[in-house]
Amino acid sequence: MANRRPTSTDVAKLAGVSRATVSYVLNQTKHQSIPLDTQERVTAAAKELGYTPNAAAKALRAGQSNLVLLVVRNIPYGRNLGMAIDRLAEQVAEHGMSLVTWQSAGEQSLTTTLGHLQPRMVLSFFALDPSETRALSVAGIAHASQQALFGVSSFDELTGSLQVHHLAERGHRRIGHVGTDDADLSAFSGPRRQGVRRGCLELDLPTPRETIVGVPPKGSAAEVAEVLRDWCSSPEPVTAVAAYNDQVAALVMRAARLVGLRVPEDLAVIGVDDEPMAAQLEPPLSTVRIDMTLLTDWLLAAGLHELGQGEAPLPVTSSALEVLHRASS
Amino acid sequence: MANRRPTSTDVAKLAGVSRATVSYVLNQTKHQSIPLDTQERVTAAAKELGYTPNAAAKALRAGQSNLVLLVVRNIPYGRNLGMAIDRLAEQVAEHGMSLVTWQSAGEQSLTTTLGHLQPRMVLSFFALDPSETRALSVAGIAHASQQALFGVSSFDELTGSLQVHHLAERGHRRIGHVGTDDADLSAFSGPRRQGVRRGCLELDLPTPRETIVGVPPKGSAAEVAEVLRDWCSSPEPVTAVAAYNDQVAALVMRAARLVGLRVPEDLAVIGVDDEPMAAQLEPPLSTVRIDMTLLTDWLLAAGLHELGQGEAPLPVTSSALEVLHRASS
DNA sequence: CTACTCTACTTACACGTGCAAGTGTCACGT
DNA sequence: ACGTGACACTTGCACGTGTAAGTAGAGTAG
Repeated sequence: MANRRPTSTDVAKLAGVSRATVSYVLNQTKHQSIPLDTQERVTAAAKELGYTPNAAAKALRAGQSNLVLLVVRNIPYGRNLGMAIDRLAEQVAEHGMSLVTWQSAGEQSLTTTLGHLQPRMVLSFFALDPSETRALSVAGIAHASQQALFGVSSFDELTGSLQVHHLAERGHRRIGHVGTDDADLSAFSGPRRQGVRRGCLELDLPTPRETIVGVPPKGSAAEVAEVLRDWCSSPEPVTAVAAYNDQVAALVMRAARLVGLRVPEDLAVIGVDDEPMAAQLEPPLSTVRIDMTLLTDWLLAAGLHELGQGEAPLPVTSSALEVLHRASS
Repeated sequence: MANRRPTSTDVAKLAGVSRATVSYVLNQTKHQSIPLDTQERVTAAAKELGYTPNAAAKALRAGQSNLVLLVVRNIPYGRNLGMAIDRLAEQVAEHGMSLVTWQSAGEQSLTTTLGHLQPRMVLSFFALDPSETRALSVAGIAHASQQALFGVSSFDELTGSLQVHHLAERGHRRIGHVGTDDADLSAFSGPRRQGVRRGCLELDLPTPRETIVGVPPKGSAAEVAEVLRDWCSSPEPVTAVAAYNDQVAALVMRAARLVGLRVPEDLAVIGVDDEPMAAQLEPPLSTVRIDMTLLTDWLLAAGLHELGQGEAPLPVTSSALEVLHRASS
C-alpha cells in the first residue's frame, strides 16, 4: 500500500463515505441525489489523491472499452493522413472514446493485439482478413472498413480511372501505367492498376502498357528509363504515364530526363496522393488528391452506426477525389 | 447467454473440468502438472468455442496490461518511420506485448487516452509535458523518450550541426538556414536551427542567416525566392542552405530556380530525412538520413530497462545519423 | 401514533481472470 | 496397517469498478 495507485476505496475513506457514493459522485449518476457538500468532499478527496479510475476494471465491469483502433499499413502516408488522423481522434474523443493506431507489420496478427486491447470499434482503410473479420464479430467489436464503402471495386480503383480521364482530356490516347509490387501496398496497387485499365476501356482508348517497379528507394530510375525507351520508340508510342503514386511518378520523371524525353511535351506524367513535395518537382507534378478527412469521417460514421449510434452514412463516391493539374501533364 | 463471447467458465464446462484447470492449461503454468489428455481436452474445447481471454479481466488481475504505447506527432514521416514502427512492433511482440500508436493532436490530452488504455509502457519521440510525465509515474507506467537520449540538447540538434559540417567540407562559409514555425514541428525545428548555429560556431563560420517558412503546402516558393534574392545579393552572399527538412529543401531548390540560381553551383542545398522523393528531385537532394530503427531500438531498450528487464542501453550518439551526399551540394 | 415518502446514503453482487491453498485418490515403502 | 508423497485436480479469494437493492433517519400527512 506504500506506493500503489489510489483506488476509489481510498477516495471513499478520505472523504468519509462509502465507495458507492464516490462512484455516484464521480460518474454523476442521474437517479441518485447527493447533496452538494458531499459531492465537493468527494471530488476534493479524489483530486488530492490524484485518483484516476482503473481502465481495466471499468472495461471489465462495463463489458466494453472506450478504445477505437485504427488499422493502417506501412504506407508512405504523408501529412494528409496525419491530419485526417488528428481529426478522427478529435471526433472519437467527442464520443468519450480514445483513438489509437495499429500498424500491421508482415507477420503480426491483428488478433493478438485485439486480445490485448479489446477495443470497442475497429476502423480500417482496407479489407481485413476473413479470419480477422470473424474474430471481430465473435468478440462483438464494431468494424468498418473503407472496402465496404465501394463494394468490391475499391476506392483506389477510382483514382486510376481519374488519372486516365485527365490524361485523355489533355489529348493523350496511348497510356502507360507504372505500378508497384511492394507487398505492403498490394491492397492499393492492384485496384489502381485495375482503375487505369477501366478508364481506358470507358474512353475507348487502347489497352494501357503496364510495368512494375519498386517504390523508391527500391526502384531505380535506370530501370524505368529502360521501359520508357521501349514504350516511346514503338510505332504507337506511349505519350502519357499514370503512376501508382507520386513517388513512382517522380521516378518516372527522372527516368524521362535520363532518356531525353521532355515532360510534359514528350511524355505527360500524373501521380496519386499529392505529397507535399509533388508541387516542388521540376516540372510540378500533376496528381490525384485524396481527401482523407472525408474517408475517415465516413469510417467513423459507419462504425458508430454499427454501434447503434447514428445513421448509416451515405457513400462518399468521387467527391473525395480531385485531380490537381500541374505542369507535368 | 445467447450471444455473448465465451469465457473460461464455458470452456471448463465443455471440457468437464474446473475453471482453474483451464487456466493452468492455457497459461501453461509451470508448477502444476496436468496430464496430456486433459490438456488436449481443454485446448480442443477452447478452440471449439473460439475462446479468447478477456483482456480487461486479465489486466485487472495482473495489475498491468500488455500494451506499449508509442506517442508520435503529426509529422510528415515517410516510410522510414513506418518501417521503424514495424520493427518495433515485432520486438514488442517478442516480449508478449502489443504496440499501438497514439498521435497527439493539438488539444487532445494524452492523459485521457492513458486512462482508457492503461499501457504498461509509453515510448515517445519527444519530451512529454511535465504533467503527463507525472501522470505516468503516478500510474506506475514505464516511460522512455528520445529526449532522455541526449539530455537537453536533443537528437535533432545534431542533424543541424551535421548539415553545416557537410557544407563546410564542400567549401561553403556563409550558410543560410530555412526553418519552419509549424506548431506541430516545434519540437524538431527549434533544435535543428540551434544545431545549425552550433555547427557554424564549431567551425568558426559567420553566424548563419535565418528565415522561417511554412512547410508545404503552407509555404510557397515565391516567398522563399524573395529571401534568397536578399541573401545572395548581399556583399557577403550566402552560398549554401541548410533546410529544416527535405520538403523545405525542395521548396528552396524551386525558389532558387525562380531567382535564376543554379544548384549547386550558385547555391548548395541540403535537407533532413531522406524522404523517398529526395533522390528524384532535380538535382537529387543531399540530405541527412536518420536511422529510425536505431532510435526505436534504443527507446524500447530504455523502456524495458525501466520495467526491470534488461540493461540500460548505451547512448546511440551520432551513429544514427548519416549525411547522404547527392548532387545538390 | 402510525403510515408513508423522501433523502442520503450503504451493502452486496457481478464482471472474468490467475493463482495460492486445499482435497481426494492412488502407489509405494516400511 | 499406516504414514508419505506425488498426482490431478477443485475451491475460493482478490483485482477495482458500476449499480440494483436495501436501510436508517427525518419529515409529513392522516
